[in-house]
Amino acid sequence: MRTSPAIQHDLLGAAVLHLRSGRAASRSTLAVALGLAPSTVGLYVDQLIADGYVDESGLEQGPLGRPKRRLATQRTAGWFAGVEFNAERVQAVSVDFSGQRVAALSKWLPDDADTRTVLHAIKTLLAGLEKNAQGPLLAIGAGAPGVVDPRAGVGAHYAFIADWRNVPLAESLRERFEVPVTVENNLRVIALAERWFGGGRDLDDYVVLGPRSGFGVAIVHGGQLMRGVHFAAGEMGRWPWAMGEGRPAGELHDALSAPAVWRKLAGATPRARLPEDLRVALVKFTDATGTAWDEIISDYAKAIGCLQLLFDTECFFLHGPVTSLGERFCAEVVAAVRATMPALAESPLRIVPSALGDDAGALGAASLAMESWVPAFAQ
Amino acid sequence: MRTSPAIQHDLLGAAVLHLRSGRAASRSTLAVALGLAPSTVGLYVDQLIADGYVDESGLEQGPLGRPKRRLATQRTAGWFAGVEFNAERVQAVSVDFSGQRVAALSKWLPDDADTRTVLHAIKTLLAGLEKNAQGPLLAIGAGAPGVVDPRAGVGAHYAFIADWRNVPLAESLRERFEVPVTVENNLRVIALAERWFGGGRDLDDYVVLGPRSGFGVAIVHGGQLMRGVHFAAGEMGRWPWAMGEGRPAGELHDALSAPAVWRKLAGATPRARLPEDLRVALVKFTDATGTAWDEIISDYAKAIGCLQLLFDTECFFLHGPVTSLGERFCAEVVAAVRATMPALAESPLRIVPSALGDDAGALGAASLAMESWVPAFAQ
DNA sequence: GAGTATTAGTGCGAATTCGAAATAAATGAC
DNA sequence: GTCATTTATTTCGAATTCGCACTAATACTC
Repeated sequence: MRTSPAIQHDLLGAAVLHLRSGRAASRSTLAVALGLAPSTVGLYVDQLIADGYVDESGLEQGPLGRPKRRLATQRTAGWFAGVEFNAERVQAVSVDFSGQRVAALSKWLPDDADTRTVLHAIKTLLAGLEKNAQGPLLAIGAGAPGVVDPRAGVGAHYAFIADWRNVPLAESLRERFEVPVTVENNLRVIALAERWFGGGRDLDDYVVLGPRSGFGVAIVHGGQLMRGVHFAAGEMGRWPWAMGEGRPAGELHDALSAPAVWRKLAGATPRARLPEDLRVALVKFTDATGTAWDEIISDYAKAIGCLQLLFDTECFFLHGPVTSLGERFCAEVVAAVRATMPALAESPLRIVPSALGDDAGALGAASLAMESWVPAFAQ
Repeated sequence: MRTSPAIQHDLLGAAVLHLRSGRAASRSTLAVALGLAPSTVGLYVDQLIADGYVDESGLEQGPLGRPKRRLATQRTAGWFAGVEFNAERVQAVSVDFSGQRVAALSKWLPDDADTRTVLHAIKTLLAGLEKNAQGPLLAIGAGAPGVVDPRAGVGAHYAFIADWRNVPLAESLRERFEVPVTVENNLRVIALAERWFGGGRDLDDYVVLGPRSGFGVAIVHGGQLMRGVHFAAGEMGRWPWAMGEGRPAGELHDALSAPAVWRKLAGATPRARLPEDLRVALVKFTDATGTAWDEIISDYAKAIGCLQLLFDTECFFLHGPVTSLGERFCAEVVAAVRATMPALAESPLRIVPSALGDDAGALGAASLAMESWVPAFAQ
């Protein structure tokens, strides 16, 4: 019989994260992952089972020796909400305690959306998810565009939503839903999604490329998001960039953002909803691979090559609308990097189109909620 | 009377680091810095005093309350060696237990130096330092050029020393001197020097700019060196770079390396020892600020602006020969960044010429030794 | 099928670390 | 000078975590 129940709540939270992510699935692997003695982990696991957060679901036989008793997070112990937005729309997902996506909602914003409208839309979607959820809501994560101060839980500023300045997003949602709320930048939240739901599971160093209306990157180094002192890291879109023949100078997002790519591929189309542009572009692309295509490849190659030289990272994940150009696009960019940058000729460069869909941001926000959660004080 | 002496050696090491760096100078501040209970820290400090690593050196009165009992590392408890080299010369310094630089030695290498010669020179210098040192040698740090694998303690490769490939540097020195040896890349070691001896004392995020024969950067993020998956992060010199009017393309180091800068400033001089070039350049520079100067400023501005957009770091430290261009150079670069890059117009950008001298690398290597040290098992 | 090897998990005394109260050493008010 | 106030450090019992021996559960060998 166990002596005393331990009540180190942050360690309980860390244990749950390891189990949920699959990095550990038994007492013994958990002990290694957490760096604790097996006997201590036994105590913690007892506590988690007693509180209904974890379940024993069977045995797992290794090549030799006593099989592991498989541990899994209890699906119904509660759920997490993730919400992500930009000037155009709000998306929200719910994720159960075991980390499975359960439901999703989204809502287009009017063209003149201001801070008030946006906050209202966020709350409406979250309330909608709450209606059909089972178990208690445990935490909320939010991915906001522009500069975000995660420490204060504040959206500092964003140009494309009227009066979006120092918005106390976390506080506002915490008041309404009475659970912990964590806030992070849009694109950085996608990097979390990649870790929890995408190809970044086992990676500690990777870079997310986010060509949308601008061009940003999210950098993960040593398993940690790189935010920058003023929460403004990754603003690569503002790099000076030599444009084509005619115009001598500009900024990188003028050449590499999603609209810029569509414009080049499909001819000059006015700013419109992206999905339509996308279809047009794809038609043209499958037929011809002209100079526009080559120019895009070489621009991306140059940008990614620069990043690789600087970060020497394991993998690049391509996100956003441009992802629809697919594996072929990525492969050609890799080839172009190797061909044009001598220092990277032999580089084991990996660029992959994200396997996450349209709601990567919301999923990432939910990941934020999962990562922040620790079991409440159990009486 | 204290109950039992605690023997958690890595924590003792961490405590010494805090005391040596000045981040903590009493039991109470140490407790905060280490995140331990005051009572626990008391135990550790007793142990460190008993072992002769730490001394009580007086009182420090705050505005109110009982004064702190000032703790300091014992100067004579032993010493650390740092050695750094490139194809041209080897430099070594000794640092006492309190982190004060004691002595330095250096040695020019012959033009045809190979791995054997270099290793021999390193050992000779270290032996020379050993002769005049007081107390036992505790650890050695080494800064090696090119790609270095710190985990294995191996110099992977470097083009400018014959047969420098997979050199087991750490093992070789450990055999000869019988103390722990830590190895790291040249420029990253300079970043450590900046933290221990320079302007990086209180910074967790900064970038070291190292224009020497090439152009590399060392990135510190969250107090941690950024190495990259293949230990090749920071190779910015290989960025594609648009050159002047005539030549359309090249690499960044063709424009920004120290030789390139001198060539532009002083006219085409053949590759020679830098200090001479430097003097020539300085004479020209104080007289005229022509197009060559402007070109250098704008190139540096562009490169640093790109880094700032990506990292959003606190400070850039300029190292190497170019440092001699001084405050004025840095100030002009800052101005140029603000003027030419709209996104950084308001940026609190800081670029400072390193205050460390010529042996920054060796000092950084000694820092590596200091950081790696933990008290040996005390009977 | 008993014995051996191997890995997983538990029990329990020992070691470490904590927390809260006690003590120490200063300042300032009266 | 005495006393309240503030901050630093220590004391000491309590809580946590560890280490190690032990038990458990499997495969393989003979």
